[in-house]
Amino acid sequence: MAPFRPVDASFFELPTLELARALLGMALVKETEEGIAAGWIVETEAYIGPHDRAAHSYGGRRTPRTEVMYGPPGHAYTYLMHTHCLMNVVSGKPGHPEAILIRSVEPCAGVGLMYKRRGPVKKERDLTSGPGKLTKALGITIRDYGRPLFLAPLYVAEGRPVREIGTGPRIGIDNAGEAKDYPWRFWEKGNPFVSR
DNA sequence: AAGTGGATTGGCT
DNA sequence: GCCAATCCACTTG
Repeated sequence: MAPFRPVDASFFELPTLELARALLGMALVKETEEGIAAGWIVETEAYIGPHDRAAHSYGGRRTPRTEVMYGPPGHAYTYLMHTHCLMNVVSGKPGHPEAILIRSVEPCAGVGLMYKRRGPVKKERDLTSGPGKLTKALGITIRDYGRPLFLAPLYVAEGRPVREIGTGPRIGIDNAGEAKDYPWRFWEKGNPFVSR
């Protein structure tokens, strides 16, 4: 039996702030030759188009890096941050460069593989409690750029219920002017894998 | 062609 | 708490 089945492409057609909440509790799955690894999404951040100073698409910036944000929703926007790869879910209608950063997940399959990829960690919590950590644990890389998230090998799948959702400002964008205070970060309250 | 600065992490003080 | 790691997109000349 297949433990995970990808969502339909239409799942991603929600408005970005709604999709950012809807993604909580869903499974993020990556299949590789090493095996399958997956986590329940427990923390997201929305980045909304040309008027969001914290977004890479701020001001309508359109470059090879941001190009995927201008396409249809439900594709992967991966990019490098210092020594790490971060992953977003493209959202919004074509022409609207919006995306949702996956900030943390709770391991739900392939935990052994995650330990192998992450190297020594003090606690299980350290496996996936941050945007750079979870991509390494799941084996998500810059080569996943542009991939549809409703088909193997990288996809969102039906998840489990979320009791209560917390809301607050996004992390690491202190230089984004007034946008730094927008309450566009969402997390599952009480979940220990939330980055902070 | 060279300089600047990150949507981060982990190790050390 | 501070800071190096390490790379590349983007800006400026």
